[in-house]
Amino acid sequence: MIDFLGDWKRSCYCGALTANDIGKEVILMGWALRRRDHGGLIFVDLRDRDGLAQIVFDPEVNVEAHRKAESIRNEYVLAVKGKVAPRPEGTVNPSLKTGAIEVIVTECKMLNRSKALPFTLDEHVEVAENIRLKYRYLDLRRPALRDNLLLRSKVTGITREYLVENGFVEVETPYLSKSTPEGARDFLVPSRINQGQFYALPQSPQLYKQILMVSGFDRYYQVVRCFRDEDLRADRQPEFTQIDCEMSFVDREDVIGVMEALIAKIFKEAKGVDVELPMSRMRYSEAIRRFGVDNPDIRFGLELVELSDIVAKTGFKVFADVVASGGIVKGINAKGCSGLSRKEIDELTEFVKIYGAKGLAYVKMTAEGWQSPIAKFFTSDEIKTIDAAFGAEEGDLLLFVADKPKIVNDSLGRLRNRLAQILKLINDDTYRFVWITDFPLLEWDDEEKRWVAVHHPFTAPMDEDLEFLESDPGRCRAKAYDLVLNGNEIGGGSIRIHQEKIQSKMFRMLGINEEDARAKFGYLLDALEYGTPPHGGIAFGMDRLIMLMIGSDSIRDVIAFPKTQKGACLMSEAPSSVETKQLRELGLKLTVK
RNA sequence: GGGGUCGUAGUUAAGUCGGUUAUAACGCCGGCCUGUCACGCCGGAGGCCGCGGGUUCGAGUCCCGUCGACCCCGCCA
Repeated sequence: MIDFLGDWKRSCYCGALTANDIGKEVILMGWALRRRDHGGLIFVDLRDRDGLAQIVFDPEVNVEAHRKAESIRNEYVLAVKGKVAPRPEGTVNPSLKTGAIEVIVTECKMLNRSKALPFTLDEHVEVAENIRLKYRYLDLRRPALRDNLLLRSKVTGITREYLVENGFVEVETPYLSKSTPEGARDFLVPSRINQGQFYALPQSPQLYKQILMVSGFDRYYQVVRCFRDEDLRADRQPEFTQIDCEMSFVDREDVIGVMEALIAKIFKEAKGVDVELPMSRMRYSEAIRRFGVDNPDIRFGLELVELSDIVAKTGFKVFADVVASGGIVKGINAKGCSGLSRKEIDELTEFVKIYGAKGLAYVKMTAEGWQSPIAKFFTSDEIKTIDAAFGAEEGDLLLFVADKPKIVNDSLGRLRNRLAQILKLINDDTYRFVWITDFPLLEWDDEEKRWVAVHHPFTAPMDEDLEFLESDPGRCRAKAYDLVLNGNEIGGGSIRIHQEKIQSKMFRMLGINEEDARAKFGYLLDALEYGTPPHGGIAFGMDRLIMLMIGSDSIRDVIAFPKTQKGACLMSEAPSSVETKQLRELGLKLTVK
């Protein structure tokens, strides 16, 4: 028998009950998490969005309700009327928020039944993710995932409140937009009305928000979905959400000032964490030199040591040759790791090979000095110099990579994070922010044989570097900035080019000829000629931000309905094939089955 | 495009050197139980060992292929 809701109104959420409610008559509605049937008394943990409350069916209170309770199974939907009572002495459950009280049921409506679940909602059991994804609606009932989405909602709420207070205007930009060649691969949407033509889903609202600055909105924001048709990772989904902002008549310091205060407010109000302002800063060049990467985790040391000059003139050919041919040699002092086994060091070697390193030289610092396969190639003076560079002491393990700069920095930068994990140097409750500034504007792409924008083609060069834009592009720095949290880039932005002449020059530098520039970005170039104010902005990757706030290492934990690594939704079974009729209407013909 | 890990009741796992009836816990079903809270006790049902092929007298176990999930490189801010 299924009961109707009738005129019952819920009086409060289950998790909201406290000792202050004792004696009150309440109506609760929710799901039966567990039933404990003692033959006489029946206990049910009733769960809703807010939490749990124990409800008690006593045959001496209401026989009919008790009989109904005998048929309750997991996840049945109930509405109960009853009285809040203190639990008898000795039966208080201190591990439960509502553990001091219970609701003695006087009347019960069974609003719906549930099939036996494909997996338990108990948090004690880890269930395979493909099953959780297929039954996402059940997985979302589990407190962990539910709380993640509640936190996410809180963060967007705080963000909107803060940005509106600070004069930002929320404007929605199109999802059906124009394909752009630079950057990530676009998701395409065929146009039925214009057969053979396609919209692109935006990788970001970049050009729209700049044009809103041309329009004079002064400050824009949007919590906006963005799309990139690239391969997925633990922290990458094909659609993701950005907190997207743009401001007029500002320089870098204005943007950073407003935005770091936003992040601090989010952490304070959503997580109770105080973030010290202003946040620390580091130039790109310094980040690469000390940490090998542009997203350094500054919660621990293990900094990279530059050794190229020292080893260039030594008898160790491998190192000397690398330096002679334009490469570099850097190292990490893994403090106190001289006890690592051969196997463990081999594993570290395999690890750096992932990032292109050919090998990992090592030195164990023992009481007798260097213990190392490469020790014989160095004089005792050279060893002293290298020890000094590392600050090496007995018990340390020195690790070296010699290769092209990019490979050395990349592999050692990643190895540094890995070592910190192994050595347990990372405190999960610490949040260390750092702004990375002074990025290079352009980077030479060896495969495409052209310069490519490090940030994007609309980023302004630094005023003092403008003169090098054509003569020495690699030397030109950008007015760009990234915010890095615990080694993860959570946002990035820049001051934009607001003069048409410089923007056109930029396109030329990127090897985009005038015709292409007109075809792809003509509307931006046109707009720039009608009184564009200096402007700049930033976008935060909201999914990744929330993920770091909850300490998860999967972005799927903060997205209600995420995709698998092959881009599938296991619940809805998207993507799927479509009717021939639909293809015909779009003027499309498939070449694959 | 490439490298790696995994796939056994509904779920989580075990399954030895290839050996005859594939285990356990939880869940499920039935019964009992008036203070439990991951309740307890008794009984029961439940399996195309991801799928396809091969080797073998014999395959959950070995080999090849394939599908799927996850992690990573490339790719991607």
